[in-house]
Amino acid sequence: MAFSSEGDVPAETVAAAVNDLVEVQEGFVRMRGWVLSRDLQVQSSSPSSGPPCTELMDAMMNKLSSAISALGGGCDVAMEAQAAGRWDLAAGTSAVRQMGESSTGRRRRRGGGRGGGSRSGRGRPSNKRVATTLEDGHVWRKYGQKDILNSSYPRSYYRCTHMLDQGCPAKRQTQPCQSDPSSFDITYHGEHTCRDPSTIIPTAIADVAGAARDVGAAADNIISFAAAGYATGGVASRMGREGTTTSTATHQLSGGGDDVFSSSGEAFMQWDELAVAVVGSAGMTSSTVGSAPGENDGGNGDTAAGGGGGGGGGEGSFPSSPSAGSLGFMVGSLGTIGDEDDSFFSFDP
DNA sequence: AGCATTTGACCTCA
DNA sequence: TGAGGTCAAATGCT
Repeated sequence: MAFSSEGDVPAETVAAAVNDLVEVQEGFVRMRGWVLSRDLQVQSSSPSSGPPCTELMDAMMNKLSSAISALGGGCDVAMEAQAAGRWDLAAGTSAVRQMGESSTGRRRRRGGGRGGGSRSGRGRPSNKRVATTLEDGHVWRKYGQKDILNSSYPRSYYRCTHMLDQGCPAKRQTQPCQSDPSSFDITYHGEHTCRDPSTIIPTAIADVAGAARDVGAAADNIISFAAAGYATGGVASRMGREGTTTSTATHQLSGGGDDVFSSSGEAFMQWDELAVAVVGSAGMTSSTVGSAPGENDGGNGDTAAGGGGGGGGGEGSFPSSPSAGSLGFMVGSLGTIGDEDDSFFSFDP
């Protein structure tokens, strides 16, 4: 990440970097809590394996803090992220306070044709951010795309897949950053209300959630775990549908733990690998994940899932795969905090 | 056949 | 009046 003091790096790029760093930092806080709660300290703090992993993590967090401070924040979005230390994580809680209520209450007159529009969120505060990936743990369905004036890239419009079955009002707009098309300006409107209480929360996930909750108590930079509850709901929903068992997720989570928390100093890599492994085995077919541009968005990368003009099955961000859902939550626990936020760790290629 | 995406039309608000 | 947001028919993939 090369950034100079001359300011020759696009503000948005810096913003994205800061954003990522903040997320990584938050992820570390959570990891630390998880480690503590699971007694992983014991494993990694043996005399021969170096300092306790929590110490390593503390040191790493300090480095991150320094880096974030050095960057001083890029654009407004990044600044907001840094200041808030969280994104709209808690569904239905204060974390989403900024979101504008999508004004979908209208029933525009039928008749003559399609469309028309109430401008949900227009003029109202919305939750905006810059992310390198469109994946945010939620399943979105694209319902429109529009070329925006003075913008090189089209804006894509998404609504929560559960809008119809659960009346979830969440919506989001994505648009490649002008200066850095690989990053996206994502604006959320409305909060997720979708969930499926009928499913069971994987124990491992619950554990992680609990751990993170503990961390949250110690670090006010952490998101409320109401989000976890929400995310779990989503996961549950998918799991219920696909009949996936929680064993896979649980197993992988614990299996990867050793590597992840080793003091080898390759934690990041390991985390990445773990995530990838989980994703892979989870059968994730996401489209948003990875933010691979593609489709006609002109590099928008939005959803690509189903593929092309149709896509049977494919979904916006996450497939309706149970495991994927689990993954979504796991990543959420380890790196993502449900709701509209993005993962702490982006798994972009 | 079912479903998600595409895309042009239509509507609302500033 | 036009930019932005949404609808829904058309399209195409699984």
